[in-house]
Amino acid sequence: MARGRPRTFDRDAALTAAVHLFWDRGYEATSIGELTEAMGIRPASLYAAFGDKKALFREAAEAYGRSRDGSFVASALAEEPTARRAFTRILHEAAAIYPDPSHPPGCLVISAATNVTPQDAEIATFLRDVRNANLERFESRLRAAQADGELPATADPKALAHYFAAIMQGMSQQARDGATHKALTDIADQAMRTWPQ
Amino acid sequence: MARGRPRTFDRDAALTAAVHLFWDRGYEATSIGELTEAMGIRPASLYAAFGDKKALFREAAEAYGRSRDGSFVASALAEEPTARRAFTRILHEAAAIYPDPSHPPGCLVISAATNVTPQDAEIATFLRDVRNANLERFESRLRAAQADGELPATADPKALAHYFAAIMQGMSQQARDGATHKALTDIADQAMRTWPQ
DNA sequence: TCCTTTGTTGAGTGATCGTTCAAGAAGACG
DNA sequence: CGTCTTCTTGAACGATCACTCAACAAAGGA
Repeated sequence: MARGRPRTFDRDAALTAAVHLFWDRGYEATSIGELTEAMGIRPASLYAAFGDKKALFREAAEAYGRSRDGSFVASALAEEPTARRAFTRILHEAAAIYPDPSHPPGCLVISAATNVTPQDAEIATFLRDVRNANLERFESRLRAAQADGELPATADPKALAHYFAAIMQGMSQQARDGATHKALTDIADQAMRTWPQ
Repeated sequence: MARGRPRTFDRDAALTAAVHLFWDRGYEATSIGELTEAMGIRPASLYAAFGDKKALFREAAEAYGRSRDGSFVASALAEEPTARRAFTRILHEAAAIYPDPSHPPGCLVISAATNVTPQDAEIATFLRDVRNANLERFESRLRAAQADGELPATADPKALAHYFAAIMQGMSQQARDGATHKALTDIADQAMRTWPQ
């Protein structure tokens, strides 16, 4: 097995470099030249290993989703016993992660494909679908909380899901605009004051 | 006065066309070719009338800010007698304007320069400065409300300003993701439930 | 009428974009 | 050892990008 000349670079490390570039600049504003330089390889190696730019971006988005910075939402939803604790944890972890200087600010899924040429519309659609899937995960968690009696019958799970998604998108953009950990924590605290009792 | 060959196109109408394109796609994803086609002119006429692409964008952003869709925030802050009424109106007007199908979804200032090449960083900075100026306008209005006794002394004007700005940024992005007027109104209503009493 | 000024036109500038190709290199297999 | 397969290298592809130039056109002023 493993015939042919072996790859001379670390594929995972190269993918991580691509994640950081796409995260920082977005899909179209990141050129193949910048990618190859950051990944330490030549264009032909990139195309042999990852396909084309769109396939590389999709793989980068998936790697981001598996990383701690991209999976904290799913973890909180799965691990916390109540919806209230889950959303409190989600917003506070977002407030800590989004402005963390060890990586680009904000969320890749939210901000990496907002300005896109028609020929790259599929990339925008790809991330939009991820966002809308997260929205539905929020709603179903809140619907379960309502069935459990944690949320009152008067609460509107879909409206609350949109609300928390909007909070996270706003926090991501403000992190990209330079907001601090404290400023984002204040937003999270303020946002949780609306929790239906 | 008015010497030389007169302009054969309506400068304001051309600028409006540019506003809509930049609003829809963002700065870099809008090419000069698309602009000249939408504006009904040739490249040389565009450069003679507006300078270069960056100057055209800046002028388009200013025109957007003067339009009803871009000035409703300032109007509400100036016209409403209380801060609470001002922010209620702002969020509900955003919920109505952002998804309005008669123009591109969301807010140009929020979404037109999020993914940008280093060589166009000044455009991203330009819009970021507008957003941060709006943030300060929010804060000073809330600070005035606190001085008037409308807001309790325990309230944090800066934190509330960040909070409302985040709500609007989230609403803009969700409008671009296809959220309806009703979904955005639900967000606005939920957001106003946190108003300190 | 002729000159000056400004706008329009169509063609074309160099730079950069994503992508590919031919040639050589490095391993496994017979 | 040779052969097959895969990867790397350096150069190049056509397309598109923002932008400009030379020639012509349309107005006012003298």
